[in-house]
Amino acid sequence: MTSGKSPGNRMGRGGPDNLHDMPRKQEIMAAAAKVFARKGFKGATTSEIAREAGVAEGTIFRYFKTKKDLLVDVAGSLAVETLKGIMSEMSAKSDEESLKSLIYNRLELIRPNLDLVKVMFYEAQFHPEVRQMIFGRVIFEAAQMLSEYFEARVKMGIFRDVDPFAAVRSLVGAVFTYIMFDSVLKTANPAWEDSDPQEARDRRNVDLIVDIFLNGVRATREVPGGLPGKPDAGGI
Amino acid sequence: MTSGKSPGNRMGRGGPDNLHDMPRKQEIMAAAAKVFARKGFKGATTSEIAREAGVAEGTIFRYFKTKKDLLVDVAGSLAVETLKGIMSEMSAKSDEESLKSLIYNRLELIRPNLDLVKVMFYEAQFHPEVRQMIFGRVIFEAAQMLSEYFEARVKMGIFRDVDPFAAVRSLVGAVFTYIMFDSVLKTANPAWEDSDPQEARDRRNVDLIVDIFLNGVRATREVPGGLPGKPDAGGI
DNA sequence: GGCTTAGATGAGTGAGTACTCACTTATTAT
DNA sequence: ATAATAAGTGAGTACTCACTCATCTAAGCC
Repeated sequence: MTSGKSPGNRMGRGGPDNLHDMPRKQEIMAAAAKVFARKGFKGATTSEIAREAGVAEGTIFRYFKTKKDLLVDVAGSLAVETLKGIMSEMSAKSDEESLKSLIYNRLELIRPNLDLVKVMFYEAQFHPEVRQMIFGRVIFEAAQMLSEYFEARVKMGIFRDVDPFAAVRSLVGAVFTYIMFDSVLKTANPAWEDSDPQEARDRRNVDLIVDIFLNGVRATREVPGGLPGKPDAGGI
Repeated sequence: MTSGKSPGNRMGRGGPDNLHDMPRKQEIMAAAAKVFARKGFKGATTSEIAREAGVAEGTIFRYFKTKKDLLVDVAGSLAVETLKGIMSEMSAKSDEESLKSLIYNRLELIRPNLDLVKVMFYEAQFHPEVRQMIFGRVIFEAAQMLSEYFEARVKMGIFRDVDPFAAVRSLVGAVFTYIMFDSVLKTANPAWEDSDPQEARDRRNVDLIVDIFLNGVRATREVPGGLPGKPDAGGI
């Protein structure tokens, strides 16, 4: 044996095998996720995935019937990951605070997987199973939850009585586009990161998005003037 | 010769050759656009593109050094197409009307090419040349133009003094996400189109997006109550 | 008509690719 | 120890695909 892992190694249940306690299937999925993110689904080769996972190519096919099955499983695990703990936000804080912190959290969760997310959205176009995972599961659930929040506010007379799903999509869309855009700008010009660090940029942009959204959607305006940070417009 | 076009056929400048006046290069690009939209870049084969264009596979490589060159050229032509006439909108009408009609038009322009647009956005991740075409050219120019419009309104005291680029992105993002979402829903459930035809759905959703955006961004609220179509919320 | 030449062709080529399978190696049970 | 089993391996297989090139076709010119 030149390299690789030993067979039959169910790593005796007790002491953590130090650095490789992840069952083989998980290791392969993690490796696949990395390679998919780098190269896309079609661009990824099973041989590269195997190398990344530190196993032989044949091993992949013990755990996944086809490369596509591997894609679907990775999509599923990403879906679960992304949805995890989304209900735990939205506490007693103000609308502004709740929304902002909800968005900050999702941002931090998604950003490390952004390339993979893009690949999954794209592949959803071609593979119904992936579409089901990403849209049927994650997006639909998230939209549902936010819509309910919105609807409750409408009943309380805080928000205007408009289609909750469409309204919420407008907010999510703004955030989504911000991340995508930001990632492209960063790719095109990595240096520029220093002058305006990620976190500050996120805060600034999310704040503005939430601010516009809430102002656009509230039945009455809270602060009639402007917004902190920038001075009010001059004239009139 | 079993099929195909004749060589040397520069089709004598005069009478339109009825149904095939497009120079060969354009024909190939049009065919490639179709196949890319259906299968993605990697999924498309040069043989299928040749079949679609009604030429031999070898002919493609007379006009494009590589398949990737073909992708870049198609991206370029899509970029030009999408940007065409974008300045001609924004007349003397109200903000609401200008924005709505601007968005309607872009929607009609993009929708037939939506699958291709998705492919290009995706491939931008992997090919800097495509990224340059799509983001550097189209998106940047469009954003620039909208930002200027926004900034002018700020100076007039109509809009609040916030970062114009970020604000505009929030509007564009909402629209963009609406189209993408709509296309996925349609793919997943094509039947549902009948009960709510495209145009009506577009109008409804765009109106709401613009309405939320303008309310969120205006220095003063125009109509303090609600919005036409749906009644005001009850309480308070 | 004969000559030249740009354009078009499609079988062929070589570099991959996803997936298989006969075999090796370790673990567990007896 | 020994047998039985499970896990892992990687060279091999059948196939696909972007790209090439020797050959063919027809238009333009005299």
